[in-house]
Amino acid sequence: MGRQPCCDKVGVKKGPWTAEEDQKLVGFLLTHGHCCWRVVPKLAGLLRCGKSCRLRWTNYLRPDLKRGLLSDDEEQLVIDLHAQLGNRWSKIAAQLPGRTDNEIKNHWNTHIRKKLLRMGIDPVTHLPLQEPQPPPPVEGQEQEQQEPPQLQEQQPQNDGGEHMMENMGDEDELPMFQPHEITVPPALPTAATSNCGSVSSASAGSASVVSPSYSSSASAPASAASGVEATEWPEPMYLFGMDGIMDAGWGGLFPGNGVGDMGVDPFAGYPDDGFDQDDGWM
DNA sequence: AACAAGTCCAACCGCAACGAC
DNA sequence: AGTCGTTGCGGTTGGACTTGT
Repeated sequence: MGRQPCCDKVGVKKGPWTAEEDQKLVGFLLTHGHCCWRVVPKLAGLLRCGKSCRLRWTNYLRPDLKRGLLSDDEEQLVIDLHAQLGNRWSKIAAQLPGRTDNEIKNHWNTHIRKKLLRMGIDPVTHLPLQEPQPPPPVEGQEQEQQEPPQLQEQQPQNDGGEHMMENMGDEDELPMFQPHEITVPPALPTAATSNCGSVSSASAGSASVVSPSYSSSASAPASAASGVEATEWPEPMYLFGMDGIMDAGWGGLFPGNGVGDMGVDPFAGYPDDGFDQDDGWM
């Protein structure tokens, strides 16, 4: 059965998003939410495929995103989580409020990976690179590294490695974040942030999926939480002027606030009490 | 100042998973 | 039970930007 392409290839714009497109998308999502991503671009007047819209929103436009480099604590947490979860970026992102899987993945590939290599640690196995690299694996015999080994017994050889793994033993002590624990920056529109500022979308869907028995290093919570406290609107919001959105009736988007009667809470799906990943924000 | 090399990250692609029918 | 449609996820890429020569 041929899969239907996510979008018609003709007449669909690709490449970097413009401020105008961002504005359209945010404006639409804020006023209507989305019934399904496939129709979002049509209704929003965008020549994009739904998938592209979802990605843009998830990775860049969501109001609850933190921007900027990962803090040391966050980085450490990513390393710890990667040791446990492997390349399950969405699961890892679920532990870092305000961070997206894409962002973490990028940071891993550009920073952490190299850092670990420099420290003599295999970024895949998180084990020390003791010997010279083995000859290239024979085809089809690539090491089955689907599940990274548990690291309880790891003994990194150098200081860096030691630092890298220093928190591994404390995992059980990490409290999981609950949406209600995350504070909202006072400067932001309360309604908006109370819905969408609570958990990242990546986290949104996956947070509840992550094994409850799993919790990550002890070093992370404070910083992660504080990071969320510092959550700011992504730049594009400013670029096209949040005032405009506000003026256009931001406050009215959230009936619960009693400020308006749009009838739809664009962030109703944001998981403050269980977001269904598959249904999205229907 | 100009060019090359390296780095970074937003965005795309394709597959898998899941729910609805 | 099987098919179809939608979304989520992870890998990869392209181009803008930065740094070095």
